[in-house]
Amino acid sequence: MLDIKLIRENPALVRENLAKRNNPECLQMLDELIALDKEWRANNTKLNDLRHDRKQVTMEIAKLKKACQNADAAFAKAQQVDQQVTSAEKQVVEQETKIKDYLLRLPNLLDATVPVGKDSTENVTVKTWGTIPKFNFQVKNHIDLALALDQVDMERAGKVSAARFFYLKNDVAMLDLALMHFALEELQQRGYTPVVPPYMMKRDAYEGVTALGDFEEVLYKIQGEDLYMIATSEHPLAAMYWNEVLKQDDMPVKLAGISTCFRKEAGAHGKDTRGIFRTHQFNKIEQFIFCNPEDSAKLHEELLENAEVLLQKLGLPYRVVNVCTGDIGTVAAKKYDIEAWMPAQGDYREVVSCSNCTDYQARRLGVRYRLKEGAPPLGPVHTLNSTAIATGRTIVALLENNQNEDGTVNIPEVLRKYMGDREKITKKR
RNA sequence: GCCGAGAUGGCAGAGUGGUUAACGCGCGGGCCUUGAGAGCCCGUGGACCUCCCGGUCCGCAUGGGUUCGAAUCCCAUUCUCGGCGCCA
Repeated sequence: MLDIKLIRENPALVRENLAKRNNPECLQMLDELIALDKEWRANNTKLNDLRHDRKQVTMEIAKLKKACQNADAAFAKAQQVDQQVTSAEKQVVEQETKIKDYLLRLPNLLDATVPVGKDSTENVTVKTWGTIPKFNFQVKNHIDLALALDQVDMERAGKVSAARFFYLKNDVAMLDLALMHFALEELQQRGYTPVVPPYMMKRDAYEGVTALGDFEEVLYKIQGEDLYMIATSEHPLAAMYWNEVLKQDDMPVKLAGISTCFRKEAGAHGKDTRGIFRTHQFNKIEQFIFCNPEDSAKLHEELLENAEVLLQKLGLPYRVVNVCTGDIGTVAAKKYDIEAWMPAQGDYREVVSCSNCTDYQARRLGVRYRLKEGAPPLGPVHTLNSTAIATGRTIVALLENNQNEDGTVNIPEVLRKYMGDREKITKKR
């Protein structure tokens, strides 16, 4: 969330930034928030005065009782003041709830380098890597390849679970874990701490890390419990230091999250329905960083570079796009997507999302930093997150880019050591 | 799952119904010193009001309740630590 003090002191700056999103609702929320905050401050001051009155009366009663004098008049007055306090409290609490709601809904301020645009078609390509493979035969899509090689069973997954679930089998099941292992080893070498986080989180913690709409659109809720299945390990990693104060010397905290991800895909009817490109469940290694505010821009580039290196070692052609103001979402101040080349679709598709959330997540979560032990907190830290490798989509790209005319698929060099040193995915005899 | 104990500031730890969260450690500032340290003094949770001086309120795991008044009494929940049971 944004700093309410910034909104009070410099509403023009906030308004100007929010205007770039081309979303009139935002500006209206801002106006309502500013008016409500002003009202709340006045009411809060009044409430404090009333509470002060009550305290005076209470103390008088104590004095009278000590002196063994009659306190009936004071009791009556106390009761009356108490009523006023109660009704004032109710109003203040209502306003506070509304203010919090506005603050949770208002999106982050955008970085100056985010391109202005209306939707994903206006994202700006900042880099292209690799050469698009040429095939002198009819290319197959990933799902036809996988089915023919007996690597995946979608029908039974539909029977047992639902659409958008899958069974991975044989080499592709191994490939899934190989990718995880590969990404993890690379990140560990670069100083990231591997973490297996909880796969479920309570609502309060979840409100700190994500947009409110996600509760309906993406998150699975556990029936009868205050628990949500994680949509990415970014979420439990971000919430790890919830309401804690980090030492400046301990930052940046660099984590490599290891988890399965669960997503409802509620708004995606009809999109990518075949295959394993868009599913309710997939595995992912995630990069996450807590850092000093002045370091986040530099570390954002580091996260991008890490993700790029992984794709380069896998030999997958890709491009990097700077996600524009109309497509960037609530939490990030700046976001790169990496899109890998998908031969069957003849297009680049998203496989990595790399965000600088600045202080927006950290303020919601109360993750602050101090110079050293015992010193007062200086303010919220900055948080960043990026996919390292999401296995589902990476498998799609690998199958399609590395396919042979006979329907077999070459295994990238860097993954072979995790797959019995084999070079090809073939049908098991 | 059952029984018991517990949760207080950055940390440690008092406080068991009557305005002020003790003492310490850490941290910040000042005095002293060539410098550092020691020593001494002041400060050190959050919100709001204020022209500054300053003022008011909130805060003892969370949410309710009792009371004129709750860190303190009652109820529920969460988590931690013991003990028992169950379990991959």
